Amino acid sequence: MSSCAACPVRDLSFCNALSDEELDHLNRVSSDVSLTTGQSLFDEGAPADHVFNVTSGAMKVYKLLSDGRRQITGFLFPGDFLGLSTRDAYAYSAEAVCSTQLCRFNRQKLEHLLRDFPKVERRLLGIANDELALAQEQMLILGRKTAKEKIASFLLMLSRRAKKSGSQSNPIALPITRTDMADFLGLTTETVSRTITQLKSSGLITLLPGNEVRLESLEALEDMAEGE
Amino acid sequence: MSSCAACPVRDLSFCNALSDEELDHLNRVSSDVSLTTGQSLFDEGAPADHVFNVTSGAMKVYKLLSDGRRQITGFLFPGDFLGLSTRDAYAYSAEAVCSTQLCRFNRQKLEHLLRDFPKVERRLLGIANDELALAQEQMLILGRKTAKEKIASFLLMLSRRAKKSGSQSNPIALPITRTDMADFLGLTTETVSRTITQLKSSGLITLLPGNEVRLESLEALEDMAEGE
DNA sequence: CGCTCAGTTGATCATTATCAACTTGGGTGG
DNA sequence: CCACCCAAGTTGATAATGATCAACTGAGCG
Repeated sequence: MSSCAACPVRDLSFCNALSDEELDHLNRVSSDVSLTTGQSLFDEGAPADHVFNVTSGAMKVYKLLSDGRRQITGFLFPGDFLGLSTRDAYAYSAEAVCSTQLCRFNRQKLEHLLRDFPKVERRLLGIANDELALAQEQMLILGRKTAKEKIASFLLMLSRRAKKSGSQSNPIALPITRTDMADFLGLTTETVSRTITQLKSSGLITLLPGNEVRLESLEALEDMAEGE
Repeated sequence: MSSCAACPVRDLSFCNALSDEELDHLNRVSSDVSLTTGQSLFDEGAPADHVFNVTSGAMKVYKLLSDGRRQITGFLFPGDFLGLSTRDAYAYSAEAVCSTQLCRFNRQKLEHLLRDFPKVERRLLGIANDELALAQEQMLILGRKTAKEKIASFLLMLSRRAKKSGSQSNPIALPITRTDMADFLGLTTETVSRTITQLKSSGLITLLPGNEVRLESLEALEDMAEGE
């Protein structure tokens, strides 16, 4: 039986708006979910019965066109909330990037609980606003940046994110395939691969064993990401 | 002196969560703003002292790269809220697309008021979620659709939006320049112009005097927008 | 009346996609 | 334990979509 009070991401997540006692109420409507790499959590259009919180691992959320073209709209890491922007049906599909644990809430029950805890609602509004800001940044990347700028922006984003959640932010973990990076950045796997090779040869990054990347010059990468 | 109770967009906006009496409190912290075409409301990075609600006209919000490349992240129409996704500083610039009226709220005061009106907070959360869903749709458009699909999606979006706010949804008003469309869709003005010409010659749309566009077949446009 | 800006159209270019072959590495079964 | 297998990644050659550069049109406005 899981305990919210002992949750490893409690400090990162929306639940940190609650006291220990209040957390008990939340605990009663939550359960755990475990996913293996590539396993689907839900599909776009399915009835949105639950919302989730990532506790370990990583998720990707994406939208598909009928011919198979895919746009990954976000990656979610420990502490991230999954299920905002959802009314009756999920607006996107969600899938595990690697072995991932989530905690699951019944949507109805959680919404009912929210009425007693306006603090949590305020926190969710803040989270939604942060996600909106991220989405706008991503639109700038997708609509106006070159392949090089996109990759640089992406690596920096991962680094900042890692720092925010207390992981090491310089040699960063890159559990994401070229295909997923491509579908996130509006490129093809080949272009991603070539661009990373370029960054490597120009000395801006180094690929380390175990899917890690060392950013050799944050400053140079930031300039590149902003097109300077 | 403006009156929230007589506001033309009251039904469309976040304020509709309030009773007449509660609306008085809101009234006291609001004032009116009038902008002419092209006039700037605020710039990215400026201290975010106010939030706004569009009452008539249309706004665009955008982000810039240092070399002048621009990504418009959204157009705002009567009833739309402006200032979500903002913490201390505005995350984007905002400018009037045509002659536009807004009502303005002091951020601090509004946030203070929110504590007394959790209904409004819930409403804002809903609005933020809707915006997130729109943003995700836009990412799909920017990252994975062709020029033709982008233009078709955009015209349909305008039509749906007009319907939602009670305007006529078929010959749609298009107060937006080719340049702005291009910066919204990640294209150039030339490509927008050529693509619209193509849609026109294939009989899917007709340009009418007064910047109106008639969508000749919603179904065909929808198929095109989804890449079918 | 002419000026300016938005829009259109044409010619050419370049970035990135596409198609294809090959390499690498991790996991599994013989 | 080794060898094989498959998926992910890399690299190369060519193609295509949309960008760029340029000239021209037309409408609104001083």
